Amino acid sequence: MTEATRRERLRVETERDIRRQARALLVEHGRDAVTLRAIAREVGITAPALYRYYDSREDLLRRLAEDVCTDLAAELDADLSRIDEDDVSAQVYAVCRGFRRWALAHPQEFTLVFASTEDTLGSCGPNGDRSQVGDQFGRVFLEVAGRLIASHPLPDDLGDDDVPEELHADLAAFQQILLATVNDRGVAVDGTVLPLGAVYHITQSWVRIYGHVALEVFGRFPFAVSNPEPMFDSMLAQILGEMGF
Amino acid sequence: MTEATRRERLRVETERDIRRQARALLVEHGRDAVTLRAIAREVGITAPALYRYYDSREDLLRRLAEDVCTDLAAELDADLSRIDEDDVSAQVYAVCRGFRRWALAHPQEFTLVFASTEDTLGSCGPNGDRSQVGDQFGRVFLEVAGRLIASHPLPDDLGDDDVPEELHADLAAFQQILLATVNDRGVAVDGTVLPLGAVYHITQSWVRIYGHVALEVFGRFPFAVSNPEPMFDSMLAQILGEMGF
DNA sequence: CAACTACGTAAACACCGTTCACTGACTCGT
DNA sequence: ACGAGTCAGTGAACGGTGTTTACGTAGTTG
Repeated sequence: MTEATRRERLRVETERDIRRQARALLVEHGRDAVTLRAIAREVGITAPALYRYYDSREDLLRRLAEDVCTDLAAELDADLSRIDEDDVSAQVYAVCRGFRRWALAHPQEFTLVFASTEDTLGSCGPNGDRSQVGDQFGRVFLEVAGRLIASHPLPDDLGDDDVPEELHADLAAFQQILLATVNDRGVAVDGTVLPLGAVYHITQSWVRIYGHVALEVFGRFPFAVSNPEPMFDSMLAQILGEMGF
Repeated sequence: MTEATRRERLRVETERDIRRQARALLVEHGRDAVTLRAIAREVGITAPALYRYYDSREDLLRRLAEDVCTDLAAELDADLSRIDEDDVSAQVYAVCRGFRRWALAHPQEFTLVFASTEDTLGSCGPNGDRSQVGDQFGRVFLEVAGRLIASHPLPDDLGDDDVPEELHADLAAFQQILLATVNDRGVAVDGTVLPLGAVYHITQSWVRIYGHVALEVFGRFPFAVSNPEPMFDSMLAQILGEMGF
């Protein structure tokens, strides 16, 4: 049956335990409380044993961040699956609201993944591959952005006119990624349906969505917002409106 | 001459020393490196002595955050003073660019002040007075927003139409603060010149500016942006354009 | 000059990350 | 089946941390 040896089975089980307890500490008491000794105490082993699984506390936190991303992506996927496949607008709403709700419900995890300097969290491989941490979440983001593009003729007013020249190269690279995502969904499109202006607009939308969520999580709005939800929704409506919805 | 007694003079000097060394540790090695013992070592005293000045490490970090805000505000004020008083557009550019430049140059300080959960940084007094930390910075933000309003007839397309009802009360409160700021500058205005739609737009502008800066500091753009500066400037141009500049 | 205030200290406690030598159970080739 | 090898886990140790406590002592004040 099980190919794995007993030792290997025990190892993966212990590792799962470690991650689960570390996650609980993060959620309940914040990053600083994610202590090797505290984790070990919860799991029922001693702190040095953790070095059989991770190079250091930082390494563990890095993996934890990846887990968080994976779970967030799964949650957003679940939200997405409950929406009519043809209603792209509702899909965007679902994912964005899901992201906001998740961030507010898990501020510590949000802070770890979305508000940590790169050198703190590392994740910068030798070949300069950035944002490994956000990979899973990036997948969902791309997924939705891809659906949005594939299933909707973009309005003409998203011309490439006011896109700064210096961004053309970067945006073109992102455009290729987006198009590849769309094509992976079985929809054949080319660059003509996704002008750089639209790519730029998607990026700007991420800036606004992230900005609102982070400001809300960190409580840094310029005035007390007693009910930020309609503000978020209204922003989403405006973003979608600018894309022709 | 000096009203203060010798002890008092020594005390303020020591406190200044503590803050300076703590600040240096924060800038150079990050929040976790701001250690009572490390500070004490640099200052030339022992760790428990710090408890004569602060209730705890958290308390010290809170005060440090206020210092950071004050310095940021001073820096932005300096930037502002170099701009033609009548050129509001240039003033907005100066402050926003200054904010971005400061954040990129001082990521640890930015993280402490603008990306810390409120319970981590506290600053929530008993009477629920939030965002004490950002007060000084908020002053500058309000200052510029006030100038922007006072010196420029806002376009009509910033109607209150698409402002969610639920936000009216909060926005009205912010509107009063903005108007008070403007009036403090000697310009008499009333609510007619600053519709809620404009207040809303100012808030949305903060969302975008903050979002961009934070994404850049934390490296969480959906793709590698080799040169984010034109992106930021183009965003500012769009924000100003929407306000009729 | 005596009484008092308060800054700073040393010692101690309970934590922390990390290293190291070591044990003992599991695995595998013969 | 058994010996050799692997490796998860341990306990002790080192140097670091925040914080409390009792205490000395310099500065202040009557």
